[in-house]
Amino acid sequence: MKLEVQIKMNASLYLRDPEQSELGKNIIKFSIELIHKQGFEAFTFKKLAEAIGTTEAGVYRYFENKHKLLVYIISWYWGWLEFQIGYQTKNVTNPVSKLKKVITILATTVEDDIMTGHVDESILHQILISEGSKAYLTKQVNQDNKQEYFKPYKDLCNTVGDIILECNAKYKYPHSLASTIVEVAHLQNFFMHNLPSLTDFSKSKNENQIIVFLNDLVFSSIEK
Amino acid sequence: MKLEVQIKMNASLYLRDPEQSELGKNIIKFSIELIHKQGFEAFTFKKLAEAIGTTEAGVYRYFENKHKLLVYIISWYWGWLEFQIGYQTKNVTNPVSKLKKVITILATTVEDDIMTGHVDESILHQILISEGSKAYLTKQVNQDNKQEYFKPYKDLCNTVGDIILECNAKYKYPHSLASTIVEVAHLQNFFMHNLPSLTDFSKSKNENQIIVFLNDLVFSSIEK
DNA sequence: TATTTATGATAGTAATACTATTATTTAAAA
DNA sequence: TTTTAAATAATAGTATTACTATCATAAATA
Repeated sequence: MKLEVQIKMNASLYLRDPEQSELGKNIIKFSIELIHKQGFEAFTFKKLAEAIGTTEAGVYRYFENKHKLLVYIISWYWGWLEFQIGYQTKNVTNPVSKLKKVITILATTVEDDIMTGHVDESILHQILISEGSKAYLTKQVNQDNKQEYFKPYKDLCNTVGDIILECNAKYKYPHSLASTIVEVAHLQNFFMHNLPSLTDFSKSKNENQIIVFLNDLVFSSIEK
Repeated sequence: MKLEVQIKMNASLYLRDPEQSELGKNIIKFSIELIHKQGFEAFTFKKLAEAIGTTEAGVYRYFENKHKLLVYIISWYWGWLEFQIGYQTKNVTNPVSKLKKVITILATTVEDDIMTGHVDESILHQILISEGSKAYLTKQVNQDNKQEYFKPYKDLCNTVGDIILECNAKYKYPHSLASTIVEVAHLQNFFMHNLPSLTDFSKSKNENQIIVFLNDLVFSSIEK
């Protein structure tokens, strides 16, 4: 028996559960590929259908529109990251080490996880960096939020916030610092590769520098 | 004579300079209104033309596409912010006070500046929060960057970076910290209003709290 | 007054974002 | 094993978007 990590998804994101069929899994697999290659704006259900070898209508049976598909994919990754954090910090008792580990996970391009067959996590990480904020930077953010579309993201930030409080129970902004860590990890990565003068890592383009920067930023604040 | 602040814009953003005609000024004015009301995704040149009382073709004579128009609007605001920072910190000699002032400017909804006739800065601030990152989170970011579309943004970050170094010449990440301040100021504002559990300001929804958070974050790091 | 230039009005095209219909295949239930 | 239901493929069609092109007219300039 092959071990599989199953991320439980919000059922109102899809019309038919993509995990339950070959076509569904292909929709996820190829949309990740296409969004990564062409960017979310240029991504269409028609192109996706062609890539899979099905028809547009076929895709529409699974997802109402490309926005929900994006939210699905991104939610999946937040869920997977949450699992990674839980798994990789399981035996870490020192909260400072734990938080450092979390920052490393958030800021590092992961290797493809063999436990999730049809998904390439390293590409998902790239998508999160470039397209992640488009999931919530919309006019429907409040409706989407009511439908719990951002729960995996909020859960993850909450987990990070709790670890921050473990480091310093008196720190006043655990939630804001948590969301800042997550977002800045991605933003600095994007800037490093695309608008390098907005970072101090333009020469090396090394992700580890983002980790060092974030560690400095975070622990200066909470250990003050 | 009425005093007017003129922000010099990158000419390759437009086909015809919108500052030079009534129609052009209306394109800017109404696109700000429409993007704010409907969001960038739902914003079209047809709707814009209808709002102005001109035709689609009329708008296309000024801007190639809505992406360039968005970049134009956002660049204008970065330019205006840079001017504000220069103006409001002119006589501030203490770099710490200067940086605090800058953080306040970045994190606060400005009042409509009477010096810029057809532009409402408080709405622009909202657009920056919700749509700002869409200007660079695209597949064409490298081309756009080569055309200097992001120069006003980079200049502003540079200014902030310089002030950081004035505070502490030995601080290692002035560029990254500068872009972090700018982005986090907007992100925390968006979260506070739309995904409040990602912040610690959900009760008050008061922008001043973002300032306090950022001051704490920034000065812990650079005064360490 | 002649001429350039900006605008308005209208038309048209390819692509996008869907919905609907019917036939066919596949899988589950009887 | 047959019946039946469910999923998919194939095709068509619509409204909207993102443009381009053409021509007439009004306003500004030479």
